[in-house]
Amino acid sequence: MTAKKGFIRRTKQREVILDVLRSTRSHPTADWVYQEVRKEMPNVSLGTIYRNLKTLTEMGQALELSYGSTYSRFDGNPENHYHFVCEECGQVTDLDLPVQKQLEEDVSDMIDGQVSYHRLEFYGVCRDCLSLAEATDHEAE
Amino acid sequence: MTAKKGFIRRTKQREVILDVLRSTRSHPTADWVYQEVRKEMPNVSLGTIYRNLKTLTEMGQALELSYGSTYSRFDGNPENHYHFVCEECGQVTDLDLPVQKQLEEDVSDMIDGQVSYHRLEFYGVCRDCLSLAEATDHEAE
DNA sequence: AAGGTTATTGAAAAGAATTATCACTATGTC
DNA sequence: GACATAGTGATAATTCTTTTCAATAACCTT
Ligand SMILES: [Mn+2]
Ligand SMILES: [Mn+2]
Ligand SMILES: [Zn+2]
Ligand SMILES: [Zn+2]
Repeated sequence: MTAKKGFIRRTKQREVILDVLRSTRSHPTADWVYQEVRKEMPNVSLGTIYRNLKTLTEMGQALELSYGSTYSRFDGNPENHYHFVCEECGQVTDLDLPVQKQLEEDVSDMIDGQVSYHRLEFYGVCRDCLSLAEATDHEAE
Repeated sequence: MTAKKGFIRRTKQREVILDVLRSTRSHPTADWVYQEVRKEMPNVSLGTIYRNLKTLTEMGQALELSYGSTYSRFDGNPENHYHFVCEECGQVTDLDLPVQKQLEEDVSDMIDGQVSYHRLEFYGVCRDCLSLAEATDHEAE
């Protein structure tokens, strides 16, 4: 037992990845991060992106948001907060709603288990996509 | 415009799939549904399972819940309700919490868009996995 | 500062879940 | 019953993500 656990080294790659993640509010996909990081480190590998996004998430410096059965999006703001997802364009936006932390206690009592976090997400159509739909309707007339 | 939209036929396959979905509270994966349906229809194809789970979801007879970046789980109860997900064993359980429908209005005002539904999920360790961990701890002593 | 250990990398292959394709089948309509 | 076409089974293709592994480089010990 007590296997000697490896420590975490600081690497240039992870640093750039975190910078990129923090530079946007777009909740980017791994691939978007990859493209951005390549501008600074052309030889970085996609595997490294995935590896580090995972590491950062585990270190509590990022959040991973998974949607649909397709790709994950990442968030450079590790504080819990809620999101709105546009089902038309896929855009993910932060919501300025109070985080109901006490719900976690309610639930942990309810299930007699341990709750470590919760996610609240709203789905629908964003303003931009709504007005786009309107415009198209007018055209059709 | 007004493209003549196809109608939806009733098929034996979809019927069995919905039955299977309604027969469990386990929030099964597509593959689990597949295995169950095969017991009754050995020649059913996995593609048919996916196709119909999607159709049922679109028809409002099922819910699709996506977790992690891997697989989706499905829910034969299409009424909105909240879930707890055990990060150890993957078990998904229904929570008996009141659904805060009015939050959707708050958000739609906030973003000036249209909200069609919301999801609230809690993550942590379930009771079973907790007691299992305890047992393991004792062993280690 | 040099050397040693091993976490991390880049490149590529493998994996896993889901979707697309297409000839054939069967549902619903007339 | 005949027709039109939505749905099926079988399989290939996609897509996102993880794994592999030799080479590299971060960090600790001298
Ligand atoms: Mn966010
Ligand atoms: Mn449920
Ligand atoms: Zn949109
Ligand atoms: Zn569990």
